[in-house]
Amino acid sequence: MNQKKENEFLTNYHLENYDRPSVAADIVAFTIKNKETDDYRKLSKKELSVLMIKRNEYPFKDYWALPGGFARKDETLEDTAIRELNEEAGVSDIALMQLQTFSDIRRDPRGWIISCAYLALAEEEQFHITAGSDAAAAEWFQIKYDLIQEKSEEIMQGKCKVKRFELQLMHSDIKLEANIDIKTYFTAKKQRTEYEITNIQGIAFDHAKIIGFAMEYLRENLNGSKLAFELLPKYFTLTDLQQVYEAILDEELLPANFRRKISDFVIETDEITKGAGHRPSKLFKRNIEQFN
DNA sequence: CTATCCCCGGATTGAGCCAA
DNA sequence: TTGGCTCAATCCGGGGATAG
Repeated sequence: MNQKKENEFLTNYHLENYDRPSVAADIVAFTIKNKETDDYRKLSKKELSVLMIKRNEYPFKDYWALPGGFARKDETLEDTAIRELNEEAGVSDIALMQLQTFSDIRRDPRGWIISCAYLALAEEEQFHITAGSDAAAAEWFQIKYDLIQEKSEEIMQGKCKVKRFELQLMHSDIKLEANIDIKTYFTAKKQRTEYEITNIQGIAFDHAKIIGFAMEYLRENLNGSKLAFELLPKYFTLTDLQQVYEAILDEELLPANFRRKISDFVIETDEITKGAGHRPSKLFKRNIEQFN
């Protein structure tokens, strides 16, 4: 390499001569909320919930959005995500993993803004939600994500499958909604998937799409991964684990099958639950070596 | 008041059927 | 053969009811 020419090139290179996007990080934080029942003998119900913040500035003032914000010059996007989670929801010390980049042309009305979405999974207590300084409120919304329509149509060189999902986010009286069409185009050589929001109420930006993507990711990668375990304490019962699966998949599973299927991923301990109004259950821990 | 029994709601497991 | 499922049996802790 010719160092002199390299330096000369860099001196004359002006980044500002080119169009550049702003870059942001958004966080999809999920947890399992336990809803107690009035009968002490019954188990609490588990609900999958997503963290939303109420915006206190324009655009989308008073709408609900995922926590997130712009990257600063001196930080990585992961740093941005961690900082925004803290500034907007008072959350710290949570593990994040990168989910996907969202770069639709008009995803943000302010202009060319690319967002990198991060996924955070943890027990509710680990989050310590408080409305941070940069948001009017931070709340857990119970999430429902149901397939409501499925069709397949012929296109020029193949076919297109469209799945319409209804996303509902609920927190006390507040209900946010969106329909998300997931279109998968199958042509001879490749397959391509697009997400499209067809109907939206109360959710800022393209965040309904990001939540939909995160739900798809969770459901597709649940089996054989540690995802479900991140939402549980170190020691848990198999029923707890099954209920987490059911909350994510929105589907009832059969205990006998479930136990057989996940048996390699858990290790039995000598501990049992106490104080429940029924037979005590064994506690298990995750078998880390088995995960992909 | 105390010892028991029974029921509720669950946990766990084995046998066996069926379809791919 | 494998996985998905159903069914039935058995085990258990806690509360209410009951007999002593």
